[in-house]
This record gives sequence, structure tokens and C-alpha cells, in this order.
Amino acid sequence: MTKRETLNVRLERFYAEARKAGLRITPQRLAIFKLVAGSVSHPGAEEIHRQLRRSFPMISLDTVYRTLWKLADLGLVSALGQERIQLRFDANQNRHQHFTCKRCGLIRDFTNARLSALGIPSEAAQFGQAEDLRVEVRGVCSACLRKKAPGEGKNNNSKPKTSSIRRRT
Amino acid sequence: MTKRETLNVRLERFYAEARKAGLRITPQRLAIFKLVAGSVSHPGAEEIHRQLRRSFPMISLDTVYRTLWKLADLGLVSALGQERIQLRFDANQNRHQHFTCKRCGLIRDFTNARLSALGIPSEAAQFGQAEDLRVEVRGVCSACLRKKAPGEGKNNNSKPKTSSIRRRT
DNA sequence: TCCTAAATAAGAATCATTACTATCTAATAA
DNA sequence: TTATTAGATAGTAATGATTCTTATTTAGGA
Ligand SMILES: [Mn+2]
Ligand SMILES: [Mn+2]
Ligand SMILES: [Zn+2]
Ligand SMILES: [Zn+2]
Repeated sequence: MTKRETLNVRLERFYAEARKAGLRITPQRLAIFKLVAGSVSHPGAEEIHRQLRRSFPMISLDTVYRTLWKLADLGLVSALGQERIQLRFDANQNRHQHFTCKRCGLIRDFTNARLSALGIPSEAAQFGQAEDLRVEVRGVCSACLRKKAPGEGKNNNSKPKTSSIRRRT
Repeated sequence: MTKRETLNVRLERFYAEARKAGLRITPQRLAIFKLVAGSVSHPGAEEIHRQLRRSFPMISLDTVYRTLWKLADLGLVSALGQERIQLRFDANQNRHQHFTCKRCGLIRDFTNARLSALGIPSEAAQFGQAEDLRVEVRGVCSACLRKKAPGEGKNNNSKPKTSSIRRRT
């Protein structure tokens, strides 16, 4: 699949999902999605904002963020890194894996023999010198499941204000 | 190994590494390391600070951060999450893996069949509902390798000021 | 074309983290 | 034991990414 074909497939999905969700297709939103969908660099919000200023000199950074999170809600993009903002520290230097709760930020250790045995994949070498491999299982912890297990509409719009966790999903 | 034994092993290492690196063992540093080493919750700096106020009412948040990074430099703790601070977005919704440069924050996609085939490990279930598994290879990208390949003392103290990346390692 | 809920721009606010600086102290040697 | 001093700390200001607030604009349906 060429780069152009990939972009088109993603755009189709964008239109389809946006329509399904009753999301307005503004020029800003379209431009933001196109930029991310056509990029291989996993850009951050500032970078996207800087690029888009060329065609939308007045676009605000806030719009970029709002749009990206909307797209994430629709499953059209993913947020990388963490969604939690605080750094977390770990004194366990044995090889192990983490379970992370995407709601409250809980992190717990576990050890799985198969995962611990994984070597650095050869594909990584093309980008530079690989040093280690991290495996993270993401989900929702037992405590958070208990909190509001039932009654979750597909579009959970509880305003999160500012907790340790920046966003849902 | 009991919890107490684990803590003692870690403390041994702390003293050994600190001595080796000529690091002063202050009451604050010892307390910070003990707290992290005795915890299973991967605490953040604020949390550590709050706990330590009980025994050191005057301890500053800055000391907590400085100490944690020092410990990280010595390989006694790891920083989780990302060291990059900016969120990054990804429109590739096919299963794939990432290579991440710990110096400049570059992120690139790759696909490894074995990694893509990994299922959620059973050990994760004890913590709640697991949803997905992320694999990240961390290292140094080609461009960064070129920049200052030689002449790196073991303790690279270039002041990082504030770039997109918060820290080395 | 008109209406209205949703989206935007602008800028203030927040929060985690880092920087600055005056003081303090652990480690060493006299 | 005391003096010395490089390294560490507390306190506080600064920074930078992200989110919030509000007045204005607009997409899309009637
Ligand atoms: Mn851990
Ligand atoms: Mn990707
Ligand atoms: Zn949780
Ligand atoms: Zn790099």
C-alpha cells in the first residue's frame, strides 16, 4: 500500500467515524487529522500546531488538543507516551512487566516468563542502537472497575478536571 | 524472598553504588531510596514528598526530584512513563511496535510478527481488566548516535536545560 | 436562508518539573 | 576535635505543556 493509499484509507475511516458520531467536520479538524494520518513521526500537539499555522494562521493550540482527544475517543488516533502526567519511579531492577490502569494511573509489577525472555527484535536496528524492550499491559484496575462498572454510555463524558490522569481511555 | 529481605538487598546495592560513585549519603537520600525501594506502587515525586514530610518536615520537592534522578543515574531506580514530556499522537491503528530514542524523543513504527502475536499474559488478570499490550524498544537513534558518539564520560553532566526531553539515560 | 448546538480563538489558569541562590553539612584531613 | 569545602538542601521563582473559561463564530439541519 502506497503512502497515498494509506492516507486515503485513513481519511475514509475519518469521515465514516465522524459521521457516525455526529461530529462536525470543520476545516481545522480535517487538516489536523490529515496531518497526523500522513505523518510517520508521531507528532506532538505543538508540532501539529506549528505546521497548521501555514494554512490556518489563527488556529489555536487548544483546538489542536481538543481535536486530537476527540479523534482518540473515536479510535482514529492513539496518544502515546503516557496519559498520566506524573513521572513514576521504580526500584525493581529485575526484568519485569507492568500493568497500568488507564483510569487512575495505578502501576503494578508482574513477571511473565515468555515476555521476560523476549529479545530485542531485529527490526529495531534500522533506527539506531536499541537498548531495552519494555512491555506494558494497559487496562482498568479492579478498584476502577468497581467504581462505575455499569451505566457507561459509549461516550463517557465525565469531565475529568485535572487529576493525576489527564484523560480517559 | 520476603519483603524485608528485598528491601535489604536493595539497600546494600544503594550503599555500594553510592560509595562507588562518591555520592554523599544524606538522611534525605536514604529516606527517599528506602521509600521507593520498599514500595510496590511506583510512587511519583509528589507522593514521595508527601510521605517524607512526616519524618522531614522541611524536605523540599526539588530535593526529591534531584535525588530520584541521581538514583536513576546510578541504576538504582527507573523512571517510568516517558522521559519525554509532550504527548505524541499516532494515526496508525494497526498493531505495531515502537522504537523510541531516549535522547531526542524520536518515535518510529516497526512491525515484528512475534511481538504482534503476543497475547495478554495471564498474570495481568490479577490487577483488573487488561485491554492491550504495548511493546516499546528504547534506545538511541542514528542521528543522536552520530552527534556525540565518542567522548562520553560515564557521567554525562551536560546541563539539559529544558528541551522536549526531560532527561538522559 | 435561518437557527442553534457545537466548535473556535484568545488568553488565563493549572500543574509537574526544573532553575536559581543563599545557606547548610558530610566527609576529609590537619 | 576542628576547620575546610565541595556538594547538598530549602525555599521560591520560573518554565513549559496542557486545560479551562468565555466571547464569538460556524457547520449542518430545518
Ligand atoms: Mn515495576
Ligand atoms: Mn506508531
Ligand atoms: Zn484504576
Ligand atoms: Zn535521537
